[in-house]
Amino acid sequence: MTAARAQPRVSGAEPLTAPVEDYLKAIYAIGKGTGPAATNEIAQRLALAPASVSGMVRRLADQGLLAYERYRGVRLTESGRRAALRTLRRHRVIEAYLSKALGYQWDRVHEEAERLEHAASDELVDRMAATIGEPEVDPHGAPIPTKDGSVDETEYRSLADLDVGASGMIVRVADEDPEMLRYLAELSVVPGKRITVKSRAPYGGPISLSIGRHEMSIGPTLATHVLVSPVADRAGKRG
Amino acid sequence: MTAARAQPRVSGAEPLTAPVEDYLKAIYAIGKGTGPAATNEIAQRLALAPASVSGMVRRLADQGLLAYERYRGVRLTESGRRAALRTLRRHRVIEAYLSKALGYQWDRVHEEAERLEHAASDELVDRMAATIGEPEVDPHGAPIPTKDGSVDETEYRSLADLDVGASGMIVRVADEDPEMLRYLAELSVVPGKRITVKSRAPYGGPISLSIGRHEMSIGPTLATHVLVSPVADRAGKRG
DNA sequence: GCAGAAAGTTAGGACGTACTAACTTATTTC
DNA sequence: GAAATAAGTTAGTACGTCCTAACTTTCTGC
Repeated sequence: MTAARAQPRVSGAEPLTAPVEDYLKAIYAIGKGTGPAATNEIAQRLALAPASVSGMVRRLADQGLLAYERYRGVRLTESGRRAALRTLRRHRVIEAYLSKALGYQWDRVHEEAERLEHAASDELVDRMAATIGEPEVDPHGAPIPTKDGSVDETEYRSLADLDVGASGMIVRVADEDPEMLRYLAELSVVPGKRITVKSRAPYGGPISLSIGRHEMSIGPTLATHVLVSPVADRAGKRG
Repeated sequence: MTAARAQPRVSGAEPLTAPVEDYLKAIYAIGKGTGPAATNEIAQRLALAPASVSGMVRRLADQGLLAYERYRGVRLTESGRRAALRTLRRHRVIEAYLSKALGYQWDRVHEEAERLEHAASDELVDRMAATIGEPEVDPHGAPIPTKDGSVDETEYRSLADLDVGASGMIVRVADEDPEMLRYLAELSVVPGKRITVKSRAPYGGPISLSIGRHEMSIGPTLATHVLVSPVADRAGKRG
């Protein structure tokens, strides 16, 4: 028998390129780790033409990172999921580090992490995490995957879904738009704050809120991005 | 007159790709900022085929980063030099930061910085520098260019050139090979140490040295990479 | 000053990633 | 269930970076 000639591209150890890591992250985000992702949605998230996604997705499937059936969308394989989580961990540890160790505002960390995540070694990321005390969430409250690839997948309710009169602890702001983040910070709508829904206008009208003695109201679109963990109010009811 | 159609690619603001930054750094290193660099030497430093360098160098010349004459080598333009120094600053600040803020050993910083230098923003680099007290040199003693693009260009003498009996302060180790760096650290041959040449064997033989009460001897090749600032010895003579 | 060696270049091709235009498949609507 | 629409794909092309092979220019040593 002759020796294997073209070694299979499935060894799993070759470092992934930055675009590949971005595809995997996007697919992970769309399918929440396990679900399917549509070509168009991937294209939209990455700001690419759908045709480009078709091509790339096929290559990633050939490499064993995706399960792909033409016209049927795409799903991460186990190895693809692991790779996505590795990148996600890098991204979020870097965000946390920039915020805690280097004084970055929370609206600036995403952009910087978006580039560094592809360049930082695992060792660097681990040292960063250790230096700031092994954080469990990034500055927006998103959970940081562990080194061995597990994540807290708790699904929180958004402020848009909380009943009138109910209270919750803000756990996460699920968006990276700097302007939105600055606006929310101005309103004190940041992870860790206890918030109460005072009223909700119909037909997509504003939602009135209170945080401590601050009162404010925000639109429903914005509210969808604010995730809360319901807490019992004084009467013992839950949101 | 009609308006300019193909706007010149000389605007100077487009971010450079990682390979381009690497070429500029290599050319800077070879020509010490202003001198000419030969195709083969660039190729060797970047571990590329000379033919690849020929091609790339032409593109960089078209972009106004290099002055290039076929068969005659290459030289940085002012804008190329500025770009090279920007990258060099990033690289060295990152090295210093990894070492001082994250506990990296000096033999590990280069590799990590080699990737991060292409991903870190100027703001990140400036924050890193500020956090560790605006260092003037990296962990190997190499001077860090300032934000406005000036560098200390002092040329130091190497240990191989120091007279027998002369002393010097080690200012820099001009190599990035991790094994060499670990070896030198073992011998306490690191920036800041005062070192004296005890003897030098002829025909490329070993050089005997003392640092404090430590005695050691190293080969001449290694000695070339250790740069020193001569200091007057007890008799007032200089090396 | 010429032959051989060294240095450098061009030609032609590959790979990864993107694009637009044109086409095909799937889904929705009546 | 057929037509209209939405979603997805293929074909063909471009760009940046790299390669090898073959060629040309420059340098060196006699």
